[in-house]
Amino acid sequence: MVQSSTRESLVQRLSRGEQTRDRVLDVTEAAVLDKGFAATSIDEILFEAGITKSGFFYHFRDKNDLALALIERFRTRNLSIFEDVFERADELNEDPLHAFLVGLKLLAELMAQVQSERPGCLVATFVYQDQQFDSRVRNHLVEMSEIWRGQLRVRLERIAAVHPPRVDIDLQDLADMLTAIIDGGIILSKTMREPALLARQVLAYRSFVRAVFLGA
Amino acid sequence: MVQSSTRESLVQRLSRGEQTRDRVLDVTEAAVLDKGFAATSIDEILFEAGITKSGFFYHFRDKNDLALALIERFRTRNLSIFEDVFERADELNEDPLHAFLVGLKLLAELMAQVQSERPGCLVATFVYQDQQFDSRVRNHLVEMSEIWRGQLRVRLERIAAVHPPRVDIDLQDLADMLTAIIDGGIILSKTMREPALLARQVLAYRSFVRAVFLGA
DNA sequence: TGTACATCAGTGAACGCGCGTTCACTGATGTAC
DNA sequence: TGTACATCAGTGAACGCGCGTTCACTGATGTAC
Repeated sequence: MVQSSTRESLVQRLSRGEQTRDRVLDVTEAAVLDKGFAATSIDEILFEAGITKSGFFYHFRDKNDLALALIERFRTRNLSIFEDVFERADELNEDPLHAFLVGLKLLAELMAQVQSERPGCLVATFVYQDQQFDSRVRNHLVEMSEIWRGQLRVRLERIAAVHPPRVDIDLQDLADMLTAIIDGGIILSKTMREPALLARQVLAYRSFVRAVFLGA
Repeated sequence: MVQSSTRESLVQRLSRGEQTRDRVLDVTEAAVLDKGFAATSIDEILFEAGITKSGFFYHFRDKNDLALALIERFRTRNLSIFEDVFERADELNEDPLHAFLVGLKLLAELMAQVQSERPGCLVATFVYQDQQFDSRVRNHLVEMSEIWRGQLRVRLERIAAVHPPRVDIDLQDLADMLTAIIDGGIILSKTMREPALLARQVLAYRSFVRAVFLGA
């Protein structure tokens, strides 16, 4: 699987300090997805990560800096994971539509796994708590969304050039729909404690894309 | 508009104490959607609501009780608003599909307004912070989602009985898709600071429903 | 190869402020007779 | 109609604990000569 193999290969190259820092971020991420950022105390992070308070402040200037590091890592990781998935799909297919449909299948599988391991998406948590942080945190969220939206839009335009859409829908809206379905699917999945629900939603979106470009 | 007229008529009948309580909940809701629950201090709520700390503790046993009251109110309000919208649509249409399509249009308008006034959905915030509260808070979220999911599902089954689906999709998935699109659409809307985005997503979902039951 | 120094990756103890919570008290309104 | 009492809807001051943050110090590793 993409994520873990990438992570492992990275861990190999990390210095002792970087490993500690990464462990702190792992622990924080899990806690933040469960209780939110403000309700996650530094003491608790220390306990989980097995370091002292001063060790923590060696790596992070203050708590806001921790938030910043968290979404910086999230942004980098997530964008590269999504790129990986769709690039792999591209390699297997000539036609942009079929490549996208294969990519969505891979994405559904990926989501199913991630969701069962650690349900939640940092974008959702942070966007609902962004007033606690300085503007840099918010900027990361916005930039990340913009990049992802842009990539999807380009992909859909390439498809539309080959397969004229049969449903009257704006391509940016169709692109945004995937983002919405993922974030919203995670929430519903999390609420109902049904990890599979998210993957099913991605596949439902896939059906829609198919209907748009190939007809019902 | 449904929400404000309902609220006004209610306010008329509220006693002084109930009005204060409601004002506290209004203030809390707005703050929670911006920064999360833990980061919203009682002091801050007092200031916004114009009461003293002891006044607050007259109405709420503790902070957890405030959270509980908040989602209880949210649950009641939201379910009745959604029912209103679709019942109004039912009155105007014989055919269940056309009634649903009209309902989705009304819903899109409603969402556009709500989103520009106070962007956010309490389900999303709370589900990402539920470990801070006792289980009653979470139960409200689950029950609320179940009722809403069930209603949508019944509606889609009634449609499918008249208009056989032309796209291979599970009806519960199609029902859940609306929930996902609303919650996810709110997140994207909030991130990009584009209130209109949410309404567009609801309309995109509407296009999909149309394609499923009427063909592309 | 050994020594001197710098940087890395922390430790341990203390601090002070803000937070949620409590408690004794109170004026205004409602109800019984 | 007036009085006694109860409930409603709060006030004001105090408390103590947990939280984020600071600061002086330290052993291990890396680098220059």
